Amino acid sequence: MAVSEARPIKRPEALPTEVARLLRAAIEQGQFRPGEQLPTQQALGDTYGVSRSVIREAVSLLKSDGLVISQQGRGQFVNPEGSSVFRLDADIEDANSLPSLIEFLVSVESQAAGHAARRRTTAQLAEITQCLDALSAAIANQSDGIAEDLQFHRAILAATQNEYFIGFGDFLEARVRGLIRTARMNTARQDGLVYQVQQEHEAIHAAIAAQDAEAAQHAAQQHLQNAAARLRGYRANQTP
Amino acid sequence: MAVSEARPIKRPEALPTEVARLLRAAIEQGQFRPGEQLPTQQALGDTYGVSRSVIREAVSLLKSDGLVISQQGRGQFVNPEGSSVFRLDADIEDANSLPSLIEFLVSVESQAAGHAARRRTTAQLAEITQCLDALSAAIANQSDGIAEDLQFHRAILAATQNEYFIGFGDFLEARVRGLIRTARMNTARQDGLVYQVQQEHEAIHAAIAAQDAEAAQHAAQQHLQNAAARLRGYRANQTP
DNA sequence: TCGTTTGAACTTGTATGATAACCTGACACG
DNA sequence: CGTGTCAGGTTATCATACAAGTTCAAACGA
Repeated sequence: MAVSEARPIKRPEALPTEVARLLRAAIEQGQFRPGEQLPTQQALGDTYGVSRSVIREAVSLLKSDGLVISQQGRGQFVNPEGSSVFRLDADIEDANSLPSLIEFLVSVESQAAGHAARRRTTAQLAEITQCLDALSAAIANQSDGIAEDLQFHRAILAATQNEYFIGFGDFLEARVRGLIRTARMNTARQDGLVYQVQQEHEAIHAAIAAQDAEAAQHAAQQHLQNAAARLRGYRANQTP
Repeated sequence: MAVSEARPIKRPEALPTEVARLLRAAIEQGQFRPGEQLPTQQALGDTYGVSRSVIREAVSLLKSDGLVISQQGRGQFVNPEGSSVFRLDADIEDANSLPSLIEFLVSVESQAAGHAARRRTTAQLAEITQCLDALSAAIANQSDGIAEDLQFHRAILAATQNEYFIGFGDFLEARVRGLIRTARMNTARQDGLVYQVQQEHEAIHAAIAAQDAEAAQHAAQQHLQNAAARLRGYRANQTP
């Protein structure tokens, strides 16, 4: 067996990241209250024993998370509104959190399918239909159809006409679907699995075409749960 | 009427933010391909006409978004995996995106209620029950019950035993629910509205207690949609 | 007394140069 | 051919200086 675990070694965190972690912890533990002024960059540099540049980068990270606000000439403050951005770093590798992530993905996307069925324009339906056809063609051509599959799901998300579904689903798709696809390719290309998958796609499409939100939601949920099950089956075989 | 809109004036973006914006745009437009090496910090500083400090902070932001990877001694590269973090800055003030945000919130939380019903332990049910009782007590005491309301929904999220639902729901709760609550307080404290809300809460609780996922999902959806409707009604009156 | 102005002191933002840590590739050496 | 060494380039960090903005109180004038 080859050494497939030849991943780059994990480096120690850079200083600004580390300082940002400490500062964030201090804020979340209430060491600095919302709206309160933080120590000056100079002072922080002294307490942590690093230069002001490092402090600046660390604070800059917290600012981008909306946790801290700074004003030239005044100082730096804990955002009284609380963090205004949600940050999700999906660690696909972590086998423990993967089931939860997939469950979340299924929930969001099945709801999206429901909204899409309710709200899709005829143009959007045509778009989805076209994607489905492209997917069929890809299957007939023995190609992997990965790009087409992604496009199909994207088209459904677009039909929700909700920027949050589009953005969030897009992200989860990109992160999780890669896993599912490789699983599908490696398990069984020949034994009709692709046709089953395509049938699931067609069920979703039909429901959206009929503007049947309940059915669309259900079909999407079924499809994604099946995909997750296929992934689990593949993984179980890989790491005995 | 008081000047309640005493928000700090909008300043022009700081340099690092601006540079980060440009760099991100350049990457997303394919000007730098995934895996490709970016120009050196020195070179970037020259092209944008800013100092290396500014470039460093800008790149640091992109790094925290997982869009760029930098290695000491080697250079900076566009992350070939694509961005690994999802970033959502919910702009509550933007009236255009608010309906979409609420729809998203409803979708996620109603699904969460379903999972909670399916999976809650007896201890978690007890927790939820306790929150509901506390809410009743708050209503009887003429207190606003905001804290209790938040706790109630938090307890439901916790019962999903899914970190993503907990984290994401928590975030959306914190951002959106504030709006809904103020609306509720300002519209009608006397005309039995609080009792209707409490009945909706009780419906959710009952379904979770009965481990009826469908009913829980439905009750939560109903409750949140009603809340959104109440918010709309309030807003319509405010800004004629 | 009251309001205004002025300026010093402080804070964040930016620029600059230097040094340390690290990587790469070429070259000499065995 | 394999190996060690070294020069050059790159990022990481530090130190310092100055620019830009804020605060606050004292000085000033009516």
